[in-house]
Amino acid sequence: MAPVAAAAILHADLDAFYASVEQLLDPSLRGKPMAVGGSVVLAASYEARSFGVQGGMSGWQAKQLCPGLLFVNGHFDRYQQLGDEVIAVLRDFTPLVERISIDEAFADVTGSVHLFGAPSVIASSVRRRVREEIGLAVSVGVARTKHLAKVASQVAKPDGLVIVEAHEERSFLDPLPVRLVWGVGPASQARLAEIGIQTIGDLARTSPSVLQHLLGRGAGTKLSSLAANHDERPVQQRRPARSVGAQSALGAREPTAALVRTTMAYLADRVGRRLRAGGSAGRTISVRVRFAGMRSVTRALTVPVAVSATLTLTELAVELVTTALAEHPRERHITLLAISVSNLVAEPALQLQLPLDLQGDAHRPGAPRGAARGALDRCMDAVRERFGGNAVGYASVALSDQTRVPEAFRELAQRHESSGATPPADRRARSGSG
DNA sequence: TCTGGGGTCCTAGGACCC
DNA sequence: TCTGGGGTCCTAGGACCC
Repeated sequence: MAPVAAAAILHADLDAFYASVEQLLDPSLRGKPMAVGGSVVLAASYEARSFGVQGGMSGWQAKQLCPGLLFVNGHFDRYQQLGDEVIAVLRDFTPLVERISIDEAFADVTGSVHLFGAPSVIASSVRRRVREEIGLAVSVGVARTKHLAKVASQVAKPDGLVIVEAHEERSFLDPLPVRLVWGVGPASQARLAEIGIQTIGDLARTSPSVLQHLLGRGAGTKLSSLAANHDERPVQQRRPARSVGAQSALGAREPTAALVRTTMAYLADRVGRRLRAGGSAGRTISVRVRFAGMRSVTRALTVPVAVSATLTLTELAVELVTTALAEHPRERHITLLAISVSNLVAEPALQLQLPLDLQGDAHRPGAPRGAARGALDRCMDAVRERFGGNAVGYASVALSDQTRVPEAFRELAQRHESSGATPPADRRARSGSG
C-alpha cells in the first residue's frame, strides 16, 4: 500500500498584474517605471516599486517618489482575458481551482501527482506555460495548506517558486513578519506591535486568549489557528457572490436631492444590471454616505421580496441616503455614495415586485410600476447587450454628470461592454445636458 | 490634496418570538 | 405583570482583501 499523499496546494499570483500586462502589450514600456492609473495608482511595475511607488497611492505622491514615472490607461478587458487564460492553465492540472481575484488562485493538486508528477513539477510547469504561452510572470507557492501556500507565493515574488515541505513549515513561518498572515492589516499589526509581536513565530507563541482579548474573539481565534499552522480550509471551486455593490466618489459636494437622486440612479443601474445578468436579486439594500474626513455612515433596509429592478433599487437607496443625511445635518459635504445589495437569492423566473410596489411611495408620474419594471429592465439589458452599455438608459442616468469617476475605474466596472461607436441617443443625451 | 472601486467577514446591540 | 433562557433576524460599524 502506498502511503496517502499529503495534501498539495498551489497558490498562483501574477506579478504586478496590470502593469505587467501593459508592458506585455507595449514593449516600449518594458524595463521602465510605469503605473496604471492617473489620479490614483492602480498598479505599479517593479521598476516603479523600487522607487517606493505602491498601488493605492495618489498619482501625485507617486510622481514625487519617482519623477520619471509613466502613467498609462488600463486595458481592463485584456486583464480579464489574460487572467482567465492563466486560470485555464491551472485547470489543465486539476479541476479543483479556487479563483480569489482577477490575478490569483488556489489549486489543489493532491490528486494530480500520478498524472503530472510531484507538486513542485506541476508548479514549475504552470510557471513555464504562463510565461511561454501568455507572456506573464506568475509566482507560485506550494504547501500543505492554503494559508502556507499563499504565504509562500508572497515570499516567492517576484517571479519565483517557493515550496514548503511538511517538515519545514515551522521554520519557514516563524521568522516572517505578521503582516504576511492572511487577515492581518495595518490595524491588527499596530495592536500586535504594542505587545511586542512582530513575527509569525511571536504570534504562534502567544496564547489564543491574549489574542482574542486584543483583537476580538473571532479575529483572535482565526489568527491563532493560522499562526499555529492549523488551516483546514478546502479549496472551493465556486462560491456564489454574497453581495453586489457599486460606489462613486464625488469629490466634496453639497448633498442636494438632485445629486443624491442622480448618483443613486446611476449606481442602482449598474448594480441592477449585474444582478439581472447573474440571475439573482437581493433582499437587503445598503447605502453608504461618506462625509469629508473619511467619516462614513451606512444605512440598510431588508425588504420581504428580493429585488433587482433598477427603479426599485433607486427609490429604496434614495430613501436610505436621505434618511442618513437628515441624521447628520451638520455635515456640509459628502465625498462618496455607495449602494450594495445582499441577502442574495437566485432570481425567480418573473420578478415578484408587486408587494413592494403596493407601498406606492415616491413614484413619479409615468414611472413604470410593478412587473412593468422587470420587463423594462430586461428590455434595456437586451438592447445594451447588442448595442453596447450606453445605448439606452434611464433619462436621469444618461443625463447625469458622472465624469468625475476616473476613467480607469469605470472601465473596470464596465469591462463587459463593447467599446464601439457611441450611439446617437447617447450623444443627444449628453449634449442636452449642457 | 488622503485615495479610487468591488468585495468578505465579524461584532454588538436590539427587536421579536417561543 | 415580570422573569429566565434560547433562537433568529436585522442594523450599523469596522477591519481586511484584491
